Amino acid sequence: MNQGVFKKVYEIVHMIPKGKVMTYGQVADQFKIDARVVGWALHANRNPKVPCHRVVDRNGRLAEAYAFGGRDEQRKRLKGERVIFRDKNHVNLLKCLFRMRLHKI
DNA sequence: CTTTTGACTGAGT
DNA sequence: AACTCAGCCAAAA
Repeated sequence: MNQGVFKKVYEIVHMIPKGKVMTYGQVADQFKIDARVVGWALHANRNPKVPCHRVVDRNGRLAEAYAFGGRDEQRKRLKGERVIFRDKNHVNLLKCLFRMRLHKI
């Protein structure tokens, strides 16, 4: 029944729509786990079909240690999805934050 | 087998 | 306002 937490994180991240982002805390809250675990999961993730570039910190800041070419690659992908940027490294959470309805679908 | 180490966040000092 | 601390999973060495 209970799979690894990392796997669940990947599933949540995978359902973030194009042009939207979620924070680590939000994803973590879906499972009542720590935000750090989300970060660990994404760091460990090497699966290209998981849109990990759509996960940012609570300030909208991009990950410094983004695993696929750094935050520059992350920013590039987000811009390609029409995500609004506040600064070079911060997305506009008010416009692009994805609010998930419930724990599971 | 044990230890280390990472993409975070909110509360307390 | 800046800093510390606690929370807690999985893979690699």
